Order: sequence, then C-alpha cells, then structure tokens
Amino acid sequence: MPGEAQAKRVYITTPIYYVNDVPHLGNGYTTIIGDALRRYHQLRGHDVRLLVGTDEHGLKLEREAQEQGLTPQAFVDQMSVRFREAWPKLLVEPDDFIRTTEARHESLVRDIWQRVAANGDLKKGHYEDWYCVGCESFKTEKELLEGNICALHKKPVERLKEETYFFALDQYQDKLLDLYAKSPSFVEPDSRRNEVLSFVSSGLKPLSVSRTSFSWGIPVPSDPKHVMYVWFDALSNYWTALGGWDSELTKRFWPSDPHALPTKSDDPMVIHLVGKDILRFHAVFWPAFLMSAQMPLPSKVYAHGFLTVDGQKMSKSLRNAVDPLRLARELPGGASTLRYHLLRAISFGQDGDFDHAALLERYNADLGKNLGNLLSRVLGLCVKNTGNTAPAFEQAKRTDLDNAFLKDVQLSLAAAREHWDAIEPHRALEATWAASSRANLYVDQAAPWAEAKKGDLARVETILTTLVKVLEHLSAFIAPALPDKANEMRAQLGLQPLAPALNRDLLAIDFSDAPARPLGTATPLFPTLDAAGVAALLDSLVPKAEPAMNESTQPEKPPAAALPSGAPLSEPIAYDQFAATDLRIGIVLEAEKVPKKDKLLKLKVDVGEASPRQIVAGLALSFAPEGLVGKRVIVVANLAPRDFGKGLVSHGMLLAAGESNSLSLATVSDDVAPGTKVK
RNA sequence: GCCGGAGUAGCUCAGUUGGUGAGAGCGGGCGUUUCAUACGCGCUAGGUCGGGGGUUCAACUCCCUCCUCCGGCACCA
Repeated sequence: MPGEAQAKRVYITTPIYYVNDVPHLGNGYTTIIGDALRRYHQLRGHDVRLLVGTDEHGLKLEREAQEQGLTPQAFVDQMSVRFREAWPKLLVEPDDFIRTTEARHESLVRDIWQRVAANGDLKKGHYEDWYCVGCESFKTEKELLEGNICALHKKPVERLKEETYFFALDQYQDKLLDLYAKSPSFVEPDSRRNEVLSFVSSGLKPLSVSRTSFSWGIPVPSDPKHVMYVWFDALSNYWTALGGWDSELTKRFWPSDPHALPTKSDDPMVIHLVGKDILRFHAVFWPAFLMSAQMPLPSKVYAHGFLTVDGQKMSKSLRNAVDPLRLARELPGGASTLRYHLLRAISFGQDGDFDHAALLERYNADLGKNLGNLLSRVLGLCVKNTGNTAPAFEQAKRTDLDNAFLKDVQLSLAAAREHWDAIEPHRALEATWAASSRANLYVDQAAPWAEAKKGDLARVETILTTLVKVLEHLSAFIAPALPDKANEMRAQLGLQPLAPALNRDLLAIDFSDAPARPLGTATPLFPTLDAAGVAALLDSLVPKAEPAMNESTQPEKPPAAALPSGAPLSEPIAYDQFAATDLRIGIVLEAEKVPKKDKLLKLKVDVGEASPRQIVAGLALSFAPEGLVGKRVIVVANLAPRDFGKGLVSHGMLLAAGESNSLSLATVSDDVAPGTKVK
C-alpha cells in the first residue's frame, strides 16, 4: 500500500525446543500463545512474524544418536519433524522454522562468535566441574542435589575438565543492570524481573561457552576442536533466522541501533516468549552476548509460568499423558477449544492449572452457550423474520437501547485489544466474551420475537442487524484464539474468511451504516456436551492416577543405572590417602527435618562413642526422618566439623549413593556394631 | 536463612493515589422468558478481605509483627 505509514512491526519467538523432547502441553502452550499473538497482530494489520524451531546440538543428542545407531544429523532430522508437524495441528502457523543444524544458522553464529571475540570477551581457559548432560552445562556443586544429581534433570552429573573459552559475562553486569533499569519492561512479568535483577546484582562470573569433549555442535572459528556451548548456539537462532546482517528480514524485524534501548518506538518489537525455567539464559546471557557483539537487543523477554495438570505437577509420565495433539483431535471444537482454554483459563505469566473438567465446563459455558448459542438464536431469528438477511445497518433507526448496547460492546472490544497488546490473552478473551454476554442480554431486552408479534418488522430488522453487526465483530475478535471457528462463524454470518493485510485493521470497531446483505447457513458452532458426554470425555482424556504412591512422596525415579560409562574417573590416589578417611558404622538414633532448609536432616548417630554425634546431611528430599531411625549407616567420622549457622554443627557425614530424590544410604547388615571401622 | 510474590465468596480471580453499604466470572440454589445448542435473563454468596498489633476521622488498600503458600538464591565436605 504505497504512501501509507509503515505498519507496526512485531517479531515473536518461542523457544526452540530441544529435539530430544516431544511436543507436549508445556511447549504447546508457549507455542499457542505465540501464534495467538501473531494472529492478533496480523489482524491489526501489523507486520508480524512468528519464529519457532528446534535446538539440535549437544552431547545428549550425540549420545542418543549413537545409541540408536544413527548419525547425529539423521537422528535430529527425524526428531525435528515431530515438532514441525505438530504445530499446524494446533493451528499454529509459524512464518519460519529454524533448526540449529541448518547452514544458514551456523554460519551466522560463527559471525557472532567472531564479533564477540573481536570485542575481547572470549578467553581460553580451563574448566573443571560437574557437567549435566541434560542441561548441556556445567554445574557448580552448589547447584547439585545430594549425590551429585542435577536438580533439573534428576540425573547424575559427570566430572569434566576441559579447555574452554570463557565469555566475559562479568564485564556486562553493570550494562545489564542499566538495561533493566532503563527498560523496565525488558523482562516480564515483574516478579521474574526481580529475580533476574537479584541474580545479576549478586555478581556474574565468566561463562564457559565452548566444549572440547564432544563434537556435535558448531565449531569455534579458528579453533575447531572446540564446539560452541549450546546456549550460545541456540539463543542466536532468534537473530540468525532472519537471515543475518543485511537481509531484508533483519531490517524489517530486528532493531537497527545497537546503542538504543529496545523500546524505541519506531523499531520493531522483538518479543521472546519463554518458560520461566529458561528465563536466565534469555534475560541475561543473550543480551550480554548481543552487547558484546555490538548488536541491537530484543525488546522483551516474557517468561510464563508452568502448568499443572488437574492440580498435579506435570511429571514426566503426566507430561506424556497429556498430549496436546490428542486433545486437539478429540475435543469438541478441536484445537481451537484447547487454544481457547489455555489462553483464557491461565493468567499469562503466572503458573496455572490445566484442569480437564474446567476445560469442558468452559467449552460448554463460554463457547457453546454464551457465544455458540447466541449465534444460533440470532441467525434463527433472521431466518424467521428477515429472509435470512442482515437488514441495512443504519444509525438513524437505532433506539437508546440499541445504542447503549453498541456502546458497551465498543468498550469491551476496545479493552480486548488493549489486553492483547499488553500480552494478556486471558483478559483479552474475558473482555471479548463480555461483549458476547452483553449481546445475550440485549437479545432479551430488545425481545425481537415480541416485536414481531406486534407486527413491527422495521424494529425487528433494526434489532437483528444490530446483533449481526456485533457478531461480525466477535467473529474477528475470537480469531487469535479460535482461528478456524472464527471463519466458520463468519461463513454462517455470510462473510468471507478473515483476510489480513498490512495496514488494514480487521479489529477496528466499525458501527457505520451498512447496506443489507445475505446471511449464511446456521449450524451449531460448538455443540454443547451433556453430562454423559462430559463424563465420557473426562474418562477418556484424563490420565489415570498413578498406580503407585503419589508424586509428591515418590518423585519420578530415573533408572537405577549409575553414571554413564563415559564419566571419567577421578585421579588415582595412594592407599594412605584413602586410609586417612576414618569410616565408621553408625546407628541413627534420631532424625528430624531442619526448618527452612529444604534438603537438610539433623541426625543423632551412635558411632560407638560415649555420646551420639550430631550429623547434618542433605537427605531430606529422599527420606522421611522417621524412616531413618534405627538404620545402620556409614559415617565419615574424622571429618572436620561443619557449621551451618545458628549453632547447627555437623560432626561427620554419611555415605549415600543414587538419585536425588531416591538416595540410597550406604549400609551394612544388622549385626555390625556401631563404631566398627569400615575399610 | 536471604530476596521477591501471594494469601479477598465453593472454584478462578478484580479491587485504581486509603473514604459512600467489599466486586466479577464459573459452579450451586431460587425464579422467569421462549428467539436459540434444555439455551437466555433476573435474583441469590450473610466472605472476620490469612492472624495480631499500629497510624488515621476513616484501611482490603499505609506501617510493624506472626502464620501459610509459591518462586529465586542459599543450604548436603
């Protein structure tokens, strides 16, 4: 459209999902939000782009491929397809799908790396620490659970020592704080912003950004025995997917000024949607990388919460049991119903509960009764009274009742737009449905059937055309959440499908006069479910309760297998060094939880001495205190006392092995006396 | 333990700079209309606004304190 102002530009990204995972409700949720926002902006006539993709590098995938006898590339190829094919089934239509193994990505990541290096922010050094294959990252000991278990993946970490490049993250502490201060909406919601703030304020350390211990990654330019740390690689996708330095898309969708704040109004809005678990990478590392490379920053990192399912934590098993694709197939109203519920029921940004019963209630109440039935009754009235046409819509014919109705609708829909702009889908939909409720009220107030009985056809026509006009608007306003249903609704209203175009606002509220026009054929848009139908669906869709104990007391148990075979052994030691450790058999006499310390138990242990010792151990996630009493344990008896503050001192430690939440205490048979030496 | 957030009707939550009798949606109960997908509309919640103190003419809204929940950090040598 020549001559028109440039459309507002919006670039929305979801995380690229690690291909070892599958599309599940959690990442489906993020992706649906992204698509709903994309559709909203598209309807407003904005220049919008949605990027999704897959993260395909790392040790974990290299090993997985090996186990399956595939090359890494072949393995990730087959895995990536699952995501690519999943999203359209949720009515998600991304503009691009980036894979970190694509050449277009790799070459540009190398460019970024070189700019960061040129800026003097990459230094070679050595790193030795625990490494979690699941996270693709080193863990400080403080981040690990009892028994060197990764807190996120509940799997044992490995001891790795290797040459690595360090990124000078510490040099960016002040600049990041400055960014958060000057651009308060860079991280949202506020509670997450505070967390980021406190993390950065507490001090940043250089960040290890390369590996030499595996090869499935992007080689470091000029030092190809290193591959890039997976986050350096992965985060860059948001930018590389646009095509790089001088590409058309980069100019359109990435801000141009590396020194400007990301809120400059004439720049494109770059919105990263992320789960709260990966906020730090996006809100700290990513802008620091970009600053170092002297590249412009995104506008906003929005971290949403986690979902529980029917009030329960989404464990691995549940996560697999709640399959969004299956819901999209089996729910009445299909993917749109799922989308609507996710967008409407969960306050975006907060943790939320995905409740199957609430979903069906909402389907019946909001979709079936409130909106679906409204459409049905209005169209039915039109068939009976106006020859299935929408009569001319004319201001002059309207009464106060009609105008009050339109005024309220106008207010609600305007509010809905504002809420979409503010990334508050739940509020936007609430406001949209307020307009629908208002229309139901108006039908009753205006009572066109009564006017028809009186023979006042002109009045009937005015009422019905007013309703049809509002339904037209509703059909567009529901489209971000319920794209297919929006167009079905429009077909019934005798309208063409929504056809977004740049600078054309399809969510404009237009109550200007319009001529009469024919309507389409009415058919229930959202057939309501009766009680039996609800029960049957619930029975089929709700994951069956775990047969064993409930989740909270018995967290998911990784396989009993210990460290992966690749774990390097520690350096050999002489016998004397071992002998210096005085291991004794002890019997637990008392055990209690240490208040305010998640993981600590305070024990009284008889190690054959005059009086029992107090030992503080990080066992609380695995053992109920009372379950330990009477157990024989192996105690490191000559360990220096350790003070936990407030007079809580530990005299020794216990040997334990296994998984974080299901630790196994090293023990001996019952006939060994306390104090017996172990060697 | 430190930092942050939150505790308001059965459920999910709104409640602006402190001020007329504390709200919405859903569910439940009662009533009612008949155009409609047994759908709509109206009425109905006797809630100590987590507990306790305080400031004030006046506090859900400010201060202190305690409790609980949720995050983040810390805590297992």
